[in-house]
Amino acid sequence: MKKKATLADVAAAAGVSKMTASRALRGVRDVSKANIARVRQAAQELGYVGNFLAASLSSQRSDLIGVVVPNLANIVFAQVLSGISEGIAGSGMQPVFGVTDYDPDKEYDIIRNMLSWQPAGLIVTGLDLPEATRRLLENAEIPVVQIMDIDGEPVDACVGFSHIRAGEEIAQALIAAGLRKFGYAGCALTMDVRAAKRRIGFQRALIQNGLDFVEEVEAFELSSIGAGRLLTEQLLKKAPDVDCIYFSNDDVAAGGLFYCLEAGIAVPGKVALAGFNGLSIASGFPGRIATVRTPRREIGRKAAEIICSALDGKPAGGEAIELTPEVDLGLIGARKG
Amino acid sequence: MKKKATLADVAAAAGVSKMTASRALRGVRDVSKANIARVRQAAQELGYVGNFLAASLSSQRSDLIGVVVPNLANIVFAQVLSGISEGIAGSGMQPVFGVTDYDPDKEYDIIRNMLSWQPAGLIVTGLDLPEATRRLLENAEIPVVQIMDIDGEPVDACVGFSHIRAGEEIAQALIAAGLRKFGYAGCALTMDVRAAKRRIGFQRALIQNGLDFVEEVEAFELSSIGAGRLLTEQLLKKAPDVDCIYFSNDDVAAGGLFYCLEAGIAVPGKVALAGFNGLSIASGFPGRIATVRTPRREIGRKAAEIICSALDGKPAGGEAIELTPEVDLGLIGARKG
DNA sequence: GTGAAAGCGCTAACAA
DNA sequence: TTGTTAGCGCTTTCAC
Repeated sequence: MKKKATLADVAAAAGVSKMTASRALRGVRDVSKANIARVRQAAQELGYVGNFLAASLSSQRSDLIGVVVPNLANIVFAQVLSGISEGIAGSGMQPVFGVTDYDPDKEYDIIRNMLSWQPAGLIVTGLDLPEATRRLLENAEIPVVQIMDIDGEPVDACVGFSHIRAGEEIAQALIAAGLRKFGYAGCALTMDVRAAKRRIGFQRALIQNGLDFVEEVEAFELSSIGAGRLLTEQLLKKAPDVDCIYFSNDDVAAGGLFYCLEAGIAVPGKVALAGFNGLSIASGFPGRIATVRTPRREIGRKAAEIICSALDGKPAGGEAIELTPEVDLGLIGARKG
Repeated sequence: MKKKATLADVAAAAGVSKMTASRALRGVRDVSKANIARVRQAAQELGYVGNFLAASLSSQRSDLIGVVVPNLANIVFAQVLSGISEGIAGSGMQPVFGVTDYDPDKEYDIIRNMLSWQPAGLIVTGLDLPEATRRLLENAEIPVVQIMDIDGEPVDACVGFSHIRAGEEIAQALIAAGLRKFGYAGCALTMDVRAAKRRIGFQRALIQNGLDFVEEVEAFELSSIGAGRLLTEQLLKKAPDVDCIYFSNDDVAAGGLFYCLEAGIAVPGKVALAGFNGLSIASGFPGRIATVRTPRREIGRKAAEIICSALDGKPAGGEAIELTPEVDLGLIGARKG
């Protein structure tokens, strides 16, 4: 096995033209059964693999779908990716991932890079893109789906939910449950625009009810359980009388729960904890953390479907799909009862 | 902005030939400052993005590195990916991920698909590949690094550690700490070959010490905290007198810990728990779970580096890099003390 | 049902 | 330093 076999080699071995070989391999109709068999056989024997570079260049389209996410350490995005896998299943598309680490410059580079592979479509996390990045997408002339958020103007289509409203809704539910002294603990709010939106929505609901955060603490690192532990310790030191802590997400909230459990602070008896995302980590302690459950898989699936159907000629344009997350107070409902 | 601008358009706009434009854009030396500026300017104005398909086809090489992992829900692989990102930083390579869901057929398809993009190299999880997949890699004529495992024969290079030994070592440490009645709780052992290897190593050490598992339980779903909870409950019902449970990994062990905490079972006082991977989720309860800490980031980084240096002419062939994981008994050491 | 010619957009190699 | 000539391996188009 010296030089890699090309289509020409396969064709020669099968005794047909390149075109017939190409058609046979791609399963295009109008090829005789006999030739299909012959070509398949030859390809098999030569260990022919094909060259998508050449195929895509020639046909002016690729089967790649570019997916840009901020972070993979957060399982949420891993789940979105799962959803995308589901959504493109059977379509013959192949996802290509890029991770931005919440860095706008990196994001720009990654998107640019992806575009140069001529993907069939792009799925990008978030609505708040820098001007240059946005222009890049606008000029790309391929379906672009922005996911996770709908509080803003999408370039093309978007699938997600309102983070502002998610914050408001859980705040209202917590207030209705009788909680009054709220603390906030968050990670990397300048980077994580959506977490910041939730905080704003939450605070807005507080203010509407004549309340506000009693105390806020923030870490500048990315979300983690460890950070949640520390933030909670800090917050409770500064404001021991809070009866509820709102965290930027469930990872951080889980850290808070772990801290409280070990410090012997009853949750939600003494202090209620609320996060965002309905993660499995929180499900390790069913009901202990109030959360907003988000349809991550479904977002991925829908986004993939939009792209696939846009490729089937349907004009994806402007579609904005709002999915509704679900507030789950867990044990807090029973707390005052 | 109608048709996407090509190199020819940029060249025309800058008043130079395609080649000069190409060189200027790629930063190849031997282009006059004036022309570089002119070309850059023209590219900018036209919103030129380039076409890697054409570039790679023409130059017969791409900057893609294919990465095949079984699963993204498990943070371990997300961390490996981080390491890979680190390892290729500055090399201009771009990773492309594929997720197999532990399905060998899917794995074959993904690898085949990746090869047809003519990647510069491939990073594949695991050593135990089906014959056909193995042949595919052998014939690919690009550097292939298999990661996470070294108990077996790599196609080309490999970076990882011995799972059998990891199982043995933690078993020995636990025995030395005075534990005697071992239970086993695992998920998806037929799919997760490496977890199965750890179990074998663990059991081997038990037998060498005249012991064996008192009881074993298995779930056929993928690892999760929820599964760990259930398995632990089952196991402790069947064999209430075990003094140590070995789990297939830290996710499952964390579920076990959560179960015990809520059931009021002292950990590690009444029952010791041991897992694998040193995950941050376990770090929510420092020391509660004995674990084997593995250098996941480093595996990713090393793998990426091997590929990069192989591309610089160094023959990667046959390299097998063994990294050593580290047994951490956590609080168990103090338990009997 | 099959094949020949003409590129896709770019770069390697050589010439000027 | 710059430009010209040939492809890279495949698919599209159109003729047979």
